[in-house]
Amino acid sequence: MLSSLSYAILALLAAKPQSGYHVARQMRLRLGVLWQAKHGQIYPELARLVKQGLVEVERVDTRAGPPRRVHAITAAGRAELTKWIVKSPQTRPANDELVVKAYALRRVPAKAAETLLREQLSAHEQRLAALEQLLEAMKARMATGAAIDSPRFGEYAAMRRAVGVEREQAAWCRWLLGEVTSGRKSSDGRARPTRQPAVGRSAVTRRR
Amino acid sequence: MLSSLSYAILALLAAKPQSGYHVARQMRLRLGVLWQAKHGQIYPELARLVKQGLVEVERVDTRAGPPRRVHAITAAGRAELTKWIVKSPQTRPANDELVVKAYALRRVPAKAAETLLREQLSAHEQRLAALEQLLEAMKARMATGAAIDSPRFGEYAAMRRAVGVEREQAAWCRWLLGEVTSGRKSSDGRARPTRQPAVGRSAVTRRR
DNA sequence: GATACCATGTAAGTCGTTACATGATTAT
DNA sequence: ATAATCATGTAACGACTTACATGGTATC
Repeated sequence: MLSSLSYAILALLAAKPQSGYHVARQMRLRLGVLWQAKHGQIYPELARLVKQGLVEVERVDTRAGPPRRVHAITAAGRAELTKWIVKSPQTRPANDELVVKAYALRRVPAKAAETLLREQLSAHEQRLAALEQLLEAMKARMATGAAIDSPRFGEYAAMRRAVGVEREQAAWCRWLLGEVTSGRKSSDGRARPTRQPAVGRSAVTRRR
Repeated sequence: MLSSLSYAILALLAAKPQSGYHVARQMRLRLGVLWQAKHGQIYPELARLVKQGLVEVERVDTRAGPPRRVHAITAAGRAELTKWIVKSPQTRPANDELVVKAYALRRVPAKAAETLLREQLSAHEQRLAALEQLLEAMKARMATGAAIDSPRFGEYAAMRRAVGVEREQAAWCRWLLGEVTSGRKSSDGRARPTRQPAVGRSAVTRRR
């Protein structure tokens, strides 16, 4: 049986034949919205896929440097991919260090906790702003009314998910920070406006 | 250096001395809100913590069955934990199979995609309902105005995060399902009411 | 001249799951 | 009796990261 990574690679190759390097780059760039993996894992995985006939390689010689190895999905690969897509996914534990830290947060001085949370909130808001910008750019690029039939729909859906995840993370951080700073009152997060803490440059960030 | 799992275990032992079995159970129960790990990883990790003096064991003999091994955090363990909490967390890739499936979803028949998404949405709504119920129970149990000083605050914060994550996941599934079913129109998710699909028993679920 | 990116691979080690192994207790 | 839960461990394997290794090209 194939690993989840294999299918992530197949999905990328189904969109466009490309080199291992480009697969790796897509998993870093765009903030790793689809799947994250390092080249140290990708190259061996690609080799396995080739050996199984789900992917084929073409050596493309460049006058400059070593020949690139462009990988393309085969008919068998496509079949395997579509078969996999409709099966219900195996969910994996999303173990988040920050949740553990929050769990034991009352054991550290309030000042230290505040610093940690401000820093986290700022980081998430910046990332969120970047993702939202990418999402807006995609919306603009996509023909209105294209939706699921557009070849860009996949990217768009993944980006939407990433934005949602980041938004939720930021919201939770903001709530936690409110609890820590205004402290000692109401654990509902809605009781007081909770003075929006001054964080990293991003005006785009707040919404919904 | 210690693993993230070590700190998750220390955080649990800081709240209350307990056996490896109980640590494992807390990571399954309550829907694994804090951290998820199997006993096959927990027992060796506990042994390592004991060897490093961060945790100590007490054999508690029961007239029934083998003696339980109750683990308690030491002063050194507490120090290590608080030192770790205030350091900024290392985020790990949250690779989600369903996002990959969504990325290539237009390659499968609409009917099959719909089935997959309905099933996923239902699962997430059920889990969300369960989490929301636990959260409400916690709110009730927590003294009003207790907030961060309450010994239950950690659990509460973790549960809030779990609810947020699940809510976002369900919302994304609902949007995707709308795109797939009502198809061929507007990729904004706000254009048409999108006829809330009939899913698993849960009246608590919808909000925001 | 140094840094960064293009481009591909392998090796060592850690993290995590699944399965093996054992044995008592409680509920159906 | 059969299954589930309590309770603790180990072994084998797979997933993933980090570092090693190499070498060309472009930019400051």
